[in-house]
Amino acid sequence: MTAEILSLPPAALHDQLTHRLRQMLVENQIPPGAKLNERALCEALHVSRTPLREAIKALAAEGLVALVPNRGAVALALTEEDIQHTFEVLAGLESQSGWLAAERITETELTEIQALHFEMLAAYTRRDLSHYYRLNAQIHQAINLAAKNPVLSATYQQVNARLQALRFRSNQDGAKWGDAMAEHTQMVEALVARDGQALGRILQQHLQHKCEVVVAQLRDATPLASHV
Amino acid sequence: MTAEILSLPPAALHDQLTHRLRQMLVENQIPPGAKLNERALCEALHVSRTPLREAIKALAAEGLVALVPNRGAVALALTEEDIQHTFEVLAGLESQSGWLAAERITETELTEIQALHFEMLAAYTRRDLSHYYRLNAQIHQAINLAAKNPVLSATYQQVNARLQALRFRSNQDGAKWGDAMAEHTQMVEALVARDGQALGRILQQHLQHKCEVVVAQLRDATPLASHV
DNA sequence: TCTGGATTTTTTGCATGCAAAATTAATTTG
DNA sequence: CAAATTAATTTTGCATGCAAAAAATCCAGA
Repeated sequence: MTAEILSLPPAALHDQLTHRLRQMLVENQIPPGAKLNERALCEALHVSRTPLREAIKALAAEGLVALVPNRGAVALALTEEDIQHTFEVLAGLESQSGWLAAERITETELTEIQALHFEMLAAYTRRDLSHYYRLNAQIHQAINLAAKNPVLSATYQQVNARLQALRFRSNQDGAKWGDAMAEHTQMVEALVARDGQALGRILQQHLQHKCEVVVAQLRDATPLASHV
Repeated sequence: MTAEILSLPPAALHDQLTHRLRQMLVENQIPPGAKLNERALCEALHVSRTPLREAIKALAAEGLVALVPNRGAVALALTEEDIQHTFEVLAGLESQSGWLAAERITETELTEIQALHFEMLAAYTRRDLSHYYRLNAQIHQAINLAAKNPVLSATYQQVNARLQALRFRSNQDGAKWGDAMAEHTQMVEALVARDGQALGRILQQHLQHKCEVVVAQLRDATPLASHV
C-alpha cells in the first residue's frame, strides 16, 4: 500500500507561485530591474496577495529579487561585477562537484554521461544551440548528482538560478563554442580516468570561459549606458 | 544633506521577524524538529500572522526550516549525513575563500587577522572557550571578506547558518582544540606567504576536523536512539 | 483498560480589509 | 511656462476573517 504516499496533496499555493515566479524571472518574462507589482501579478496568476507575497519573500531569500522597504520587490539586476562574483562562486562549487564526482561516480552514471556527451557532440556538429544547451545542463547536473552531496547540489542550483536569466539569451559564437565543446571532452576524459584534480581544474576553467562569453555579450547587448 | 540616507526607515516587520526567528533557531531556543506554531509565535513576538508567515517562508528558502504541507513549519533536524554534507560544502567554500583571500588580501586586512590570531592564542591559553569562539568566527569572516567576493560570503553565511545550531553546543576537548589552534597558526602563515593553495588546503582540513568533532559530540550527546 | 471511531477543537492556508507610505496628477505661484 | 506644493490615486504592509485540513478529545464497545 504505497497509495497514500503517491496521493500527495497538491503543492501549496505559495509554493507553486514560488516556482512560477522563479521561472518567469529566469526566462526574463520579468526583466531585470522590473518592479513586481503585487496587484498586477495577482490578477495575472489568479491568486490573492497573501500567498504571492510569501512566494516573493522566498525568492528574496534565494537572492532572485531584492526587497525595497515600502516599495515592494524588484527583479534582480546584476552588474558586471555581480556576474563575475557569481561565476566565481559557481566555478568553485562545480570544481568541488567534479572533484567529488570523480571519487564517487558509479559505472552506470559514467556511462550515461558519456552517452549525453556524444549527443552533445551531435548537437554541436549540427549547430543546434537549443539542444546543445539542454544537454549541457543535463551533463552538469549529472556530474553534480554523481558527487553524492545533496547540499552541494542545492547550493549550486540556487546560485546558478541567478545566472539562468543571462544564459537564456547568451548565444555562443563559433570559436568559443568550439573551445567549450573541447573542454567538455576533457571533462569526460578526466571522469573516465577518475582524475578529480583534473576535472576540478577543467570545470573551473570552463566556468571562467563561460563567464567571459556572458560578460562580452552583455557589453555588446547593452550599449545603452553610453548614450545617455 | 546626507540626513535622508541616515534616517533609514525601521526595517520591515517581516524582515525583523526573519532575523529574530533565525536567531532563535541558531541558538536552539527552537530545538531541531520542533514545530513552529504560528499562533504561539505570534503571541510571543507580538505580531500578526501575516509577517510571521512571510518570515517563515524566507527561512524555508534558506533551508533553516522545512515546510510540511498543511502542517506548518518544523525546525530543521539534521541527520549525521546532512551534517557531513553541509561541512563538505562549507569546506569547499572556505577553501575557495582562502585561495582568493591569499591573492587579494590587503596589508591592513592581514595585519588585523594577525592581531585577531594573537588574541585567539590568548583565549586558547586561558581556555576561554567563549572568547575563543568569537575570535574564531571573526577570523574566518575576515578571511571571507578579504576574498572580495560578496556572493561567496553570502553563500558561505547561508550554508553556515544551518550549522550554527550545532556549533552552539559544541565543546572542544583538549587534544582537538590544540590541533585546531595549530591549524589556525598555519593559516596565518599561509596568508602571510600569500600561498593560496596551502591556505585552501589547510582550511579544507580544518573544516573536516571540525566536522569530526561535531559528529563525535553529537553521537555522545544523543544516545537517545539506542534505548528505545 | 484498551481500541476504534465520531466529534470537537485547534491550526493551517488563503482572501480580504484598512492604514501608512509612495507615486502620480493637479494646481498654484513665481 | 516651469518649478514647486498640494491633492488624489495607487501600492505596499499588516491585521483579521473564514474555510479546509489536522490534531485532540471524548465516548461507546470489546
